[in-house]
Amino acid sequence: MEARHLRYAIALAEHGHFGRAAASLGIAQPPLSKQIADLEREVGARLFDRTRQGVFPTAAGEAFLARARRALDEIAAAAVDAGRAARGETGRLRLGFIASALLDPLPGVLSRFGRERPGVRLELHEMATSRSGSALVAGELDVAFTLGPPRGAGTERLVSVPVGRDHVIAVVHTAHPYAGQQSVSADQLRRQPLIVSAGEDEPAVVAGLRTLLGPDSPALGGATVARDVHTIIGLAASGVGVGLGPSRMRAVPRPGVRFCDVTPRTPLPDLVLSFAARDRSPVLRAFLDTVRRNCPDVGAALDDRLRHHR
Amino acid sequence: MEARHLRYAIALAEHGHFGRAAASLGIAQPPLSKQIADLEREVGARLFDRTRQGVFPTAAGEAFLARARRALDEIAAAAVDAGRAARGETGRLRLGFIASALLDPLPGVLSRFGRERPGVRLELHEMATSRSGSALVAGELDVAFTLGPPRGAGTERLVSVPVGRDHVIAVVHTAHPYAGQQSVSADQLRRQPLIVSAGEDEPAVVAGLRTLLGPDSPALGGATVARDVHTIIGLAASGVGVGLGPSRMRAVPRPGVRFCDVTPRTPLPDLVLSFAARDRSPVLRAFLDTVRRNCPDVGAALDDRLRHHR
DNA sequence: ACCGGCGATATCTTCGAGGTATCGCAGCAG
DNA sequence: CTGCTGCGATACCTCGAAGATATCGCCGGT
Repeated sequence: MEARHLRYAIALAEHGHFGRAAASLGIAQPPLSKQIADLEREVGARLFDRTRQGVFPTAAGEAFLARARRALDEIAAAAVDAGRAARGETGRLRLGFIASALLDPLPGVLSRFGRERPGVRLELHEMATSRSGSALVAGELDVAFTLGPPRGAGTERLVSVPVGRDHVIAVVHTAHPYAGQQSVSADQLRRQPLIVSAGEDEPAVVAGLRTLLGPDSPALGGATVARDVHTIIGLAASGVGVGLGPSRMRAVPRPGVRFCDVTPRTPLPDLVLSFAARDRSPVLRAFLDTVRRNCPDVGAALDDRLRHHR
Repeated sequence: MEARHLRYAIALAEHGHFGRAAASLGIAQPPLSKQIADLEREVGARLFDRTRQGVFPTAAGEAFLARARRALDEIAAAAVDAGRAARGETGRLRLGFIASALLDPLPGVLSRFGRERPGVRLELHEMATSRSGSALVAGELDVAFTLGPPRGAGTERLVSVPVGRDHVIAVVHTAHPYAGQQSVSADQLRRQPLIVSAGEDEPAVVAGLRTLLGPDSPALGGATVARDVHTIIGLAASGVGVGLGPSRMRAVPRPGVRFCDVTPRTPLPDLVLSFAARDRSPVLRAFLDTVRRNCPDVGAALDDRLRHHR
């Protein structure tokens, strides 16, 4: 049985007349008669009563037509849904990210993307860079914000684009002596109790601080360790010491604290956007586009990587 | 787009391999490639990713396949439903009947039919014979139990079969002097307060009583009038008088009353089963069959009428 | 009894589904 | 680096069935 048979049966039921139904279908009357006859033979039941007053569905015909209409609706919807999915209007985007990405690029990117693609279901997974990398390779994620490009098996199939430069900054209580300063020096930091991150950013931030304060600095060894940047800022606000973290901390202004540059400027690994190079999914493309428009300096780099990977 | 395209896409998604999917469909690989390509062109979206590891649906493909599966399910269900309806296993039967039919043939017929055809929805409409007749002609009913064959415009297109003979009987309170009698005479009736029907059976019953008691009998003129037979029996049970009604009253035995024949035996119009002569609906056929098996003496008459009307 | 409208049937045409042969391409072993 | 291999795409042909044209048979109305 083909969709044609359903369309013909429905047209015949609507017109109640073989000739007019055939005309509405753009075919001649005899082929319609034959198709209906074939259909009735295949179903094994008479579907229409041919009377002088017109052609009317039998009880079996009514039952058949109800299902046929739904079938054709499903077929039409299949094409529409596929088109929407292909245009990236519907679908799913599984996004991995390190906690600190929640500070700066994510709020803007996600609200914008949610507004532009209301039909896309977002799945957000906070995870470490290495897990994002393997999840991308395994096809369990579509994109990820990571700290530096992910390393490990299969990551050569990923495209990674720096989204923003990052460096160490300090956060202090408003009443702290450094609060008025534009920047804080390494010497000043060595004389203070410090608060550093033990979260995802830890290895990178700690490595940066090590170069800043000198290896085996006692100030670093005795530092308070916090799980994430919000805790660092909270502890600094309560006067426990000087918080040190990524410059993206500035994105969460909070009464009671001041942010200061640290001299010498100590770079941290870039925040990076990663995705599978082969992934041509329109939802991903739309997301990349949103990121591009939200993070001005990303555009060129992204285009370059995309061109490079065919 | 044809059902074929849906079947092919689903097979391809299941096998993840053009060659094997084609084999499972009983066709060669190139036609499958072409059909899928045609489908993708018509939908306007790539539905499958061809990789070295296999063929996988894209996001658009997943959306399409979900609908396609439902569409094919509907098509299969259409054939099944039509078959069921054609065999009379499902459907609807609109049955008109006069109130007194509820006494005798209906309880047995309906319970048997409901057991044999659980999928058929019964619509029961109590109505006068004349309304049943016009409703049958207008196609608003499928069958009806009427008092005598329906008369009026279009009723020549109906088939009417007598289902049972009927005559006047009397119903009296257990303590009534007539209660012990086998039968009651017209003379005896003229000396008693009577209870007669004003419902559907009225003209026929009243006409019967008129011939029984004589025209303009004061006993008839002064009779208590009840809307239906249950009321007649109830009033007789409470000693108001002697109830007169169709012999089918016997089918509702009730403590406190006795039924007596009336002499001379006074016939009433037959209870008749009517339906449209052209109606070939399997549900109707099944119903007629049930009636035939429930009312032994109907069989021959029914077969005769059916033969007569082609 | 004749006529007209409608669905079914008969016969032919044509388009496209499906078959066969072959190509192009990417991964892989040597 | 280079054949080798497996797979999907392409090219071309075949044939069956959808559709067109012509005609028939049937019933209902004048």
